[in-house]
This record gives sequence, C-alpha cells and structure tokens, in this order.
Amino acid sequence: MAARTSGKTGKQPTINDVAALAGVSKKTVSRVINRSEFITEKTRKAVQDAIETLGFVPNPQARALAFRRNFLIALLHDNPNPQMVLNFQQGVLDAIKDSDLAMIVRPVDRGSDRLLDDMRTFLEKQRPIGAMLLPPISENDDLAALCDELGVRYVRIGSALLDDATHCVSSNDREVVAEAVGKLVRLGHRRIGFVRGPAGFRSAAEREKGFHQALDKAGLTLADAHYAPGNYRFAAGVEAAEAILSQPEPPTAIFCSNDEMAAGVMSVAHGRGIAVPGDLSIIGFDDSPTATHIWPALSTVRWPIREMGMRAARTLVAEFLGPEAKAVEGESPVLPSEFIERQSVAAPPEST
Amino acid sequence: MAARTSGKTGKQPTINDVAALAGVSKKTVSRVINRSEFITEKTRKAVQDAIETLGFVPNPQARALAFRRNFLIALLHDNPNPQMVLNFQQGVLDAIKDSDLAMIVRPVDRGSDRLLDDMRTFLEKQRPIGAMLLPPISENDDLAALCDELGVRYVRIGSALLDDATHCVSSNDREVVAEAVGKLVRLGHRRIGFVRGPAGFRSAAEREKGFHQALDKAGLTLADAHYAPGNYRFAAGVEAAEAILSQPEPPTAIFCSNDEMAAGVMSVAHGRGIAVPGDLSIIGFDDSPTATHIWPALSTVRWPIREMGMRAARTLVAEFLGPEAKAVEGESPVLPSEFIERQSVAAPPEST
DNA sequence: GGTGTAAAAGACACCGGTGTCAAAAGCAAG
DNA sequence: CTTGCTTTTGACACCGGTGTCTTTTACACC
Repeated sequence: MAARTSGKTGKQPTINDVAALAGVSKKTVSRVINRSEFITEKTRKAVQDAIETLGFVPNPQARALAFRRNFLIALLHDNPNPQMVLNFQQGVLDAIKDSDLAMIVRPVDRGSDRLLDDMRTFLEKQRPIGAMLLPPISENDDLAALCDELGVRYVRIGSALLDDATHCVSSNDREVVAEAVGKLVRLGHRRIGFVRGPAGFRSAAEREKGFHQALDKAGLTLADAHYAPGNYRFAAGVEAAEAILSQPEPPTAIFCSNDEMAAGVMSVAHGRGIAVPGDLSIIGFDDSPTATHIWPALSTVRWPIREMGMRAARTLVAEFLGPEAKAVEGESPVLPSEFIERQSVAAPPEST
Repeated sequence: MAARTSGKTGKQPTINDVAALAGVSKKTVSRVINRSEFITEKTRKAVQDAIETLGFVPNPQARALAFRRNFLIALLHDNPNPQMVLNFQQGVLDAIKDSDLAMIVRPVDRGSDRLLDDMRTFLEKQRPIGAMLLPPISENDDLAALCDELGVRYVRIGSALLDDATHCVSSNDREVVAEAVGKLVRLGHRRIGFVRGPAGFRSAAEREKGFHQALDKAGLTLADAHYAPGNYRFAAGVEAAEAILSQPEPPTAIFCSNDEMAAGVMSVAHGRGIAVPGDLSIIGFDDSPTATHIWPALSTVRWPIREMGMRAARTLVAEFLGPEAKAVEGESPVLPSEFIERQSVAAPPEST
C-alpha cells in the first residue's frame, strides 16, 4: 500500500537512506525494524514514517548475513501426490504470511544414493532455520540426524508419530481407516480385500493396522487371496485387482491404501464388467484429485494436509522465536483425517 | 564427496579459513570460486585443495549481498494442474543443478486484487535474478511489466508465443490439437463436439484454433449444440457433457480443452450408459495423472512441460551469464507437444 | 542547581563475500 | 642488469544489515 514515490527507479532504499531521512542512526532504524523495546514512541514514529515514505524493505540477504541465519524454511519432499505437496505448501504459506520468513521448496529423489550428500549440500548452502520433511522421506531417520548435525530444526510429517511432538506433525490415519472399513462392515460386507502400500512405509503400516483393527472388531479375517501388496502406483492397483478379482470367491469390497491404486482397481473392475459399487465397493486414501475425477467418485480419506503444513510451519516459527513457543506448545501434533463418502461404496450384492 | 573432516561441528568454514590454509588472500580465493581467468594453475590448485580439505561452501547470502543480486530464480504459478507444476520444477532443477542458482517457488492467487502488490513485495524482497511465469498467470501483461520495472528477467510459459523469444517458452499446441482432431476425422467421426477452456486464456484460444483448423480442413463444421464453454474444472466438463449429450443428435466424439474436463465428460457418459469409446470418443489435453487413472485411459496431448522448465531456466541462466547466452540463442523457444493415443478413442458406432 | 541512575541513541566493528585499484611478480626486449 | 609491459595477487573499502559497548539524554531526587 505504501506509496512508492521513490524517484530513482531500480534502486532500493537502504537502511541508511531511512536513517538519513529520519535523522537518526542506522542502528536505531534497525531497532525499529526488529521491534526493540528501548525506543521512544516519538523516534519510532519518525522512523516508521521514513520507512513508509521511502517504501523501504530490509534486504533479507544482509539480515541473514548479520544474523548468521537465513530466514527460510525448507520444504523437502519426494511425494507421489503433487496435489498434496501443493496443498501443504499453501498451508505453510498461510502460516508464514505475516512473518519475515520465506519458504524454499526442494524436491528430492529418495531413490538416489546421493540423497544424503545432496541434502547436506542443500542445507549447508541455504542454511534454513528449519526443514519440513514430507512423507515418505519424513521416515528417513538419517535425514533427521543430518538436520540435527547441521543445526537445522525439522518437522517430520507422518501418518503416525515418528518422533516427539516438537519434531513431528501427524494425523490419526489408523482410526479413520478403521472407521471407513467399519462402515463397509456395517453395510454388510464380509469379504473385504486389502491392497497394501509399499513395505517400509509407516503410512502403509498405519493404514494396514487400521484395516485389521476394524476387521478384528467385527470378527472378520482377511483371506490371503484378498490381500495384495502395492507401491502406491496405479499399475500396482491394476495388478492387485487382476489377482484379487480372479479368485473364485472375490471380495465384495476392497480397501486400497491410496487413491491411485484404488483407481487401478476400479479400472480393472470396469474392464471386467464388474459394477462399482453394485458388485464391488472401493475405498481409497488421500482424497487426491483423481478421487473425484474417476467414475464413480471414490470414497476416500482426506488428509488434513494444508492444516499440517500450517502446523509444521508454525512449529518451526515458534521454535525459532523461542519464548513465544507457547503459542503452539499446548496443541496436539495430531491432526484429524476425515472419511469422505462418495459413490464407490454401497451394500454388497447379496447379504451373506 | 569431499571428506568432511572439519573438527569444529556446527561452524562453517569461511573464505578466510580457506585463504589462511592456502596461504593466499581471500580475494584470490574469491577469484577461484568465481572462475576468474587471471589465476595461475598453481594457485588455483592450492586453493582448490584448501576448499576440499575444509569442505568450504560459499555463503550464498554474503555473495548475494556483495554481488547485489540473489542467486535465485523464482517460479511463479497459479496452476490448476499440480503435476504440471512439479514436472516443471523438476525441469528447472535439472537445468540449474550444476550452477550456483537455487529455485524459489511462489504460488500466487491470480484472483486476488492484491496480486501485483504481493508480487512486488515478493520480488523486492527476494530479488531473484529471474522469474518464470507459468500459465495462466504468464498471460498477465502487468506482471511482465512489473518484472521489467524491478529489473527482474522473466520467461513466460505459454501455449503460444506471448512475447519475443528471450521472454517466452511455448509449445505448438495448435498443430497438435489439429493433429489429434484430424485423427478423429480419419476414423470417420463427422459430429465432433468441443469443450472450450475459460475465456481470456491464451491456451484455450490456441486449442480452439487447432480444433477449427482440423474441422476446416475436413470440410466439417461445429454445431452450436455440440459446443460448450468451460473453466478447466471437472464440474465444467460434467455440465458441458450434460448439455451436449442431451441433444437429439449428439456428437460421436468430443474434444475437451483439458483432461480434467474430459474426465467430467467421461463421468457423465458412464452415468448415462454411453460406452466410451464405443459410442463416444473423448480426447483431453495435458496428459495429467488423471488421464491414466480414469477408465478407459484418456487419449490426450502431452505438454513437454519438464523440457519447458529446463528451457526456461536455461534461458534465464544464459541471460544472467551474459556472453554465454549463445548456448540457448539458436534454439527455438517452441517445444513440441505430443498426441498420446490411449483407449478413449475409436471409430464412431456407424459410419455415416 | 547538581547528582545519580536508567533509558535511549549512536559509533564502530563485523557478518562473508566482491569490486577497485595499486602493488608485486613474471617475462621479453634493450 | 635495467626497463617496460602484462599478468597475478593483495589491501582495503563496501554491500546492508546487526551486536557490543559507549555516550548522550531524560528524569527523579537531594
């Protein structure tokens, strides 16, 4: 809003210009910028006015240099779900909007054997005050250790608590999966299939636990033939469905550990003339755009991903600020996921 | 790879440490870092060794301050297609991998009336050497003007040339759409519907031109009843299909200006028991993940988005480097899109 | 009015690099 | 061995802020 009346185009005003105009020393201006308490209201006003008039914006590089820290928080991800990444980003931006901080995004390749070296270089170069690790790389303990070593605060985003509260933001996947599967049970489904996520992924394990929790509660069991491993990709869903739906007694419902695999399963069902949800109910996980783009629209679990982004960023900001950390302290690091019912679920064809 | 043998953990070595170890002045070290030509091989070697031993990484903030420019290129986007954004990012990262540059991502809200103010603040704060504007905000001329004013180089990404070659990277959408629609014609389709993108979008206009180009060539016309406007969202595809498919003589094929709307159309077709591609062929645009996740898999046009990211970044880097700009100079700023045939296209039910 | 004390403002070095220009070194020619 | 020129290197200021310590100012009290 500040009128940009500065005549000399292309030349940003510096703290010296402000100091000169306000008739104070640059240190005093610095004090105003940093909200120091030892400033009379009168001088503060004068400096503020000068800042407004010149349209002065402190040079972040100079501040970073003098403060010996960079006003940056890094977002590290290697996520198969772009929508999720962008939503998370949005949450982070919401959280840092009014602070001096900026976000820097760094996609990484979790398969690379240079992962740790790359990260080290990146972190040493950028020296962010903190880093946010999105799943699945949030599960990499070496990465967390690296952050510790380099003095970079970090927050791991996960489907379950991976660490203590100051280092972790997660959601209650297990409960919500159990709720979703419980819904299937209540509709009358007795043979429920399961497509798992990749081995070694906490998220996959959590969802599996939730699944079994619901089955146990209902006194049901998962037939080996109704189980398939997967890697969160569409093709894995296709393979899984090919196997599971070829059984003599196929399930009447399948829970897939993410939407992409659910889409694969649905695709196979369509190809074989199996009606969804008439003959087969399908549930996914993620609430990715795909979930609403396929037909019928997929019942799924929505991660509170934007909220998690906000929370993660606020945690870092709070830690950074120090004393004010109280603002976040009391809050639970577990944010609620939500079961979203769409059209891919119905009662089984005949009640057993 | 450099052995991190530094004993004092948490303290980065500075240029002074390197200078002391190599027995030269810090300026000489600076020359080596910046590949100055006036350095004897012998001193260069000595300095390089010192750098290796200490694991020295130049502080980017200090450099930015001294150079009066930030080694950052900004990616500005407000894109409905996250996959595209991430692919573009990947291309940019490929391009800057071996340079000193880093990428900073900034999602923007094109609807906001504070857009220009926000951008100004952002650019003034970050002072990137360049900015890349993804569609649809690449079509905002005010934004380009703002970059000019602030001395920030920019590259606009578009579906057609928006500007001169140094400010633009684009693809040949029109030709490829014509090719795709031509394919429909050759299969025997005579009634082909069209779902347009939002008004005011260059990309939408280009695709429309390509569509009509193919129709003209085949001596066909687009019936008003087979045309629908859209806004690139799934729901718009649904609406469009509801309208178009309710006609007494519906088209046997529909070209949709993006995949998301194509998914909407397909969803309606499924709901009405219209077989795809048996009764209705559908073509989309973008090759988004959705294209392969829906059933049947969608024929679509793939944007060379990753390559465009690389090209855009290389253009900025080249401009930044100055003389070396020749590396990019000769290359065409138009990258080829590609028609991808999947299962959503077939010959019309009865040959007219 | 003179003093003592705390609060406010300033002087100056410093963060870790680069630009400028002068000094030193290298080398060919005289 | 000088001289004169070019190539390399170094000293020092500077980029735009902040930390530390000192000086100045404001105000209460004697």
